[in-house]
Amino acid sequence: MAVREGVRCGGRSARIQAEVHKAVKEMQAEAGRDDLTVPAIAARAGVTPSTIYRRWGTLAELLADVAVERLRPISAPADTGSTQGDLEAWIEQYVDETASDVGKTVLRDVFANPSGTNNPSQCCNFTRETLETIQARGTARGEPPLDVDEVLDLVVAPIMYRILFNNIPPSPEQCQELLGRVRSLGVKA
Amino acid sequence: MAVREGVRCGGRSARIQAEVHKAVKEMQAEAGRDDLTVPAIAARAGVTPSTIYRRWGTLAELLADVAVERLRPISAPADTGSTQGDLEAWIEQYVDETASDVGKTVLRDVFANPSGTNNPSQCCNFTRETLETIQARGTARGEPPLDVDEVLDLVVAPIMYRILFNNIPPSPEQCQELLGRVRSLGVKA
DNA sequence: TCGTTAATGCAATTATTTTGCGTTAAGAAT
DNA sequence: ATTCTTAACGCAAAATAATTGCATTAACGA
Repeated sequence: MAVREGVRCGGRSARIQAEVHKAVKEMQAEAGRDDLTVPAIAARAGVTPSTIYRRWGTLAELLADVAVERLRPISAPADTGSTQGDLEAWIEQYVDETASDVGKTVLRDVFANPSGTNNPSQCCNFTRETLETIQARGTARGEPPLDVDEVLDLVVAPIMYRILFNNIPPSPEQCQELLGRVRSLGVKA
Repeated sequence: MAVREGVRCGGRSARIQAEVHKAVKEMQAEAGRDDLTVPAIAARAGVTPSTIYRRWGTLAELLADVAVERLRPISAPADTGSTQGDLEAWIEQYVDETASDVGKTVLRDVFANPSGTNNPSQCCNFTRETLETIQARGTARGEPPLDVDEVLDLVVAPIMYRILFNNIPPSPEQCQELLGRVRSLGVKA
């Protein structure tokens, strides 16, 4: 990961990284593609395989790099006017994205990389940052402070567990029930 | 997975499967081994690589097969005389095993296999079965029925989330706190 | 005990990964 | 702007891994 922080990160290097990432995403979008190999990716990206091997080392590391990029939130969570509403809106999109085909592929790629033990923690940090944004908004409004760890334990973790292990995403009603357990939201719900 | 259920599952076939599994476990135990390749495994197991390719198809599938085998509980959870005690004892060992190096390797192998979408659900089933055993014991004792799904949501999911994403296993105190949230255990704790 | 054939071994073929070396171009210095 | 240094790339050869055809072995039913 963090390939962009090398010595030479602009111009051709950046262009190639973008091409390779694009190739990976396109090929993953083509359902039922079972030959996601480095040579195939290189061919689609218009690059020599050795370039990929030299920059990323392994297919697993390349996929993990792309995956973490895709997990990064593109925008701040919607501001609905209340912490409760912000959480509901965010969770709905979070479940949709994570339980989708690309979402599950991305998660798999993050975990599959043997070397990048820190990759999963990155995407956990994305979630935490989002929740902290919602929390900060709430406190600015004068709401009681949201306990981020509580939300992670009571809402995010069960959602992730069901998607990862049961392969069945929770329904909106179930999400609502999970949210109802968060005490720092107040008893009304 | 479920390689043992083929037409010819005894004798030489079983011996080879055992040898290959043993080789994988041994090589994974050797810390810092980064060349866990099919030819290397085959050599250690005294088998031709093509045998492994023919039986398992892919390194990822072989690793997932070994991993699921290792996730299967070897024995029923300890009987401490109370549901609360059973859960505490089981969780302690569950965290230890899952957060260990082999535990994390095993989890990674389960998720890394692109074809076996059902492998994760298998190890979730192991957990569920264990909890149902504890529940059945409790009801036989006349205790109020333990809500297995509640334990999965409130205890197992957060533990797994921390191990997978934070790479930090919960402390015994934190586990105790998680257990305290399970209402079907009764308010005393 | 025999016959059938699934599972394995071996070896040739094909694909992927690694590596040496010349070339290109990014970024620093002038 | 121009030059210099060298990181990053392309190409091709070499090494390694994955696939496949065919012969052999042995599991299991008859």
